[in-house]
Amino acid sequence: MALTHPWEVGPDEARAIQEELRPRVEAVDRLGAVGLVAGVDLAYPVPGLARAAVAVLDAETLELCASAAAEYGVAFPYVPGLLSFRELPPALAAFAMLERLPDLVLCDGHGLAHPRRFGLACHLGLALDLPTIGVAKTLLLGTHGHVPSKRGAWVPLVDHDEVIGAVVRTRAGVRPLYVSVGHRVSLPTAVAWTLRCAPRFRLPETTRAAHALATSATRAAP
DNA sequence: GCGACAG
DNA sequence: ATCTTGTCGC
Repeated sequence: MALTHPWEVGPDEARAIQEELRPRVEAVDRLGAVGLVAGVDLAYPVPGLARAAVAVLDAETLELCASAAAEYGVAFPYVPGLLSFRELPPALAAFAMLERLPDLVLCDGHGLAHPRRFGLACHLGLALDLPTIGVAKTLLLGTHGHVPSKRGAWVPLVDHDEVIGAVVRTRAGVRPLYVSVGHRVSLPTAVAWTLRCAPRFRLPETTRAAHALATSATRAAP
């Protein structure tokens, strides 16, 4: 129930649901061969409306294989720490339109690098029962040392002596990315896939493709 | 009490 | 996220 219908709840209940689902997150590798990697992103064309897009790419070539988009009325405000309750409904609607699910999903936001260790990537991973990785552009929680400016370099993201993620340099001389476990992947694997999906730009191709789809005025592809 | 705070 | 112009750099 709480897994597939995270909406229509208030902030307090939302936090309770996170505490309840948190134990189900698997921070170890439990993924098969990854042939398809997907990216999810949301856009808000007009206040009150959300458009979610999923871009499925060939894990080898990073070419777009399939995509889906869905519009959904915003039913939850943006509250730091409760992002999944706002973005999961639209995202799940988009995933439901895919003919075939991907083998791995890179999310726009954190996974375990969250105050209650249950960010958007964890919630989506549990809801779809798919391996997911949290790839955020800015920090929500934790501290870290300097990240060498060379592409591929990374340092652990720590919160209260606990490693909750990694700060990864996907491109030399550019702000790093905050990577954390979503579900069914280990941190090293999460970092490896993030780098593999971002061979040229700061953001992974999966995220870039999903962002382009969510932003475009076009509806579901024919 | 005063900031900080994914998208 | 979204609203916004020019500007520096590959």
